[in-house]
Amino acid sequence: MLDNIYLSIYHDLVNQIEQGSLPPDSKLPSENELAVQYSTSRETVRKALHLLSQHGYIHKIKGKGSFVLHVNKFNFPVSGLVSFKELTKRMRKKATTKVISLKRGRPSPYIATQLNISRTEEVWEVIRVREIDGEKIILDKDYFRSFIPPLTVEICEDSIYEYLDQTLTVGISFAKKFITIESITEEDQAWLDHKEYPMIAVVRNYVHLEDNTLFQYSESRHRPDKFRFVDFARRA
Amino acid sequence: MLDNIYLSIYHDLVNQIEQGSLPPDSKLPSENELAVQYSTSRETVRKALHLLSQHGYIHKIKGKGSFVLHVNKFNFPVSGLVSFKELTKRMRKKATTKVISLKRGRPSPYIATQLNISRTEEVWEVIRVREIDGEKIILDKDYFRSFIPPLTVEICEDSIYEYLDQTLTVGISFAKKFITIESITEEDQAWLDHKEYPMIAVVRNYVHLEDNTLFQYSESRHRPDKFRFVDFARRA
DNA sequence: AAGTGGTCTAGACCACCTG
DNA sequence: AGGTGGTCTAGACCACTTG
Repeated sequence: MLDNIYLSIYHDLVNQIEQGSLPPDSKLPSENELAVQYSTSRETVRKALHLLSQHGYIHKIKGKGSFVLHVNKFNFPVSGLVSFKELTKRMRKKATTKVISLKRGRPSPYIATQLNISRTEEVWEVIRVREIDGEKIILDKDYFRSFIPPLTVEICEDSIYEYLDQTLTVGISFAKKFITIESITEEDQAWLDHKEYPMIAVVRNYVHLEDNTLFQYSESRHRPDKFRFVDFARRA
Repeated sequence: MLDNIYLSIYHDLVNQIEQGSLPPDSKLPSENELAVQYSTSRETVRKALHLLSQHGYIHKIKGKGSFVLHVNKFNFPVSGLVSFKELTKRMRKKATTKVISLKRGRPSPYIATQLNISRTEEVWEVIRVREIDGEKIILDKDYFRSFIPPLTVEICEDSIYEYLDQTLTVGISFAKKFITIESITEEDQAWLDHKEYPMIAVVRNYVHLEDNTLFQYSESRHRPDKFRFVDFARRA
């Protein structure tokens, strides 16, 4: 919506690919043609195509053209900051989120360390259980620094990210995720339908704002049989 | 080494960051200054900085400048096509690779499906065990389409990717990784020091060449306590 | 030879941050 | 006001593919 030409071209082409008017293996118009179509310069078109390429939508071949990839066979997001809500929407599953606890207060030493703040600075703590097809699959523990706008149970049941995107003045910039596999804890056992699996997949996520401050730490604890992580990586 | 200006600027800055002459939180010269330093245009400098940003080395703030991130705290690659050899070199561990079997022949139905080829087309099969600090931790099963240059045990003990990078005329373009957690198989038990862990982390990797053909399928099976996957993701 | 994407230039205007 | 990064333009030359 911004007056950003290359982003609007990008979104337009993404739509065409997802709607099917640009099917897999089909060839996009050449960069020069697109520049004329969108009344812009070729470099600007190239910026849009670069984004499509980075996100796994197209593939460019020198001398030949740009071609649509058939990636979304698994209907899954390319690795990135994708919220649970977006994710389940794509997978067309019945998914619900139950808020176990929501409070603001002093962090534990562990959380203070993870967020790299002093123990006297208050944090928001949100603990949620994600249910998919009637089974409690994911235990989400989120910790936010207290300068974010106040959270409510309704927001946490919906999408915290949507809320923050709309209310935060400074945007989200980048995140680091660490995936490990650990022994199940009593807390996991208490909240999840763990089916005797002794281990759990843990995704630790450190989210930074545009000014580089770390503002969120989260642990997403997944029952191993339902865990799935996808990574799309381009070379160089 | 190519006559590629922005790549050489990128590599130069990566070196400065990794050597420490550009420490974390320090500010890079402005884009205009870099353009003068490298005797090139600002857009070319920006291309290099964009790469640094994508790979988690720097962080740009409008109106202020570009700053070095302190990411490599965990000394781990940003998600991508990183080989075992590069990986262990960074972690400074004693790591060895043992080739269990190396052969060329008809694929199993499963492998033919994964590689999306007919069962009559031969494939290379490489099965390897990765040992770290004396423990057999990872079972790697690699399948290559037969048009690649011939493999030897020596190559497989070193780095298949380095070999392919040097010998393949058409380069590697992109890869999709799928991470799941599964029950341990008899094959895993036979080759790994599995320590009674009943589950195993499986990374399935589909690697494509620049002409978009899928040329490799691999399964990397990790003992859960040693498994670690890192993902760096930028927003938008 | 013509078309394609890959790289590069030398400008330009803007929004943002700092003095 | 001056510096910064973000976007955009209208050219240019190159390497690659195809007819």
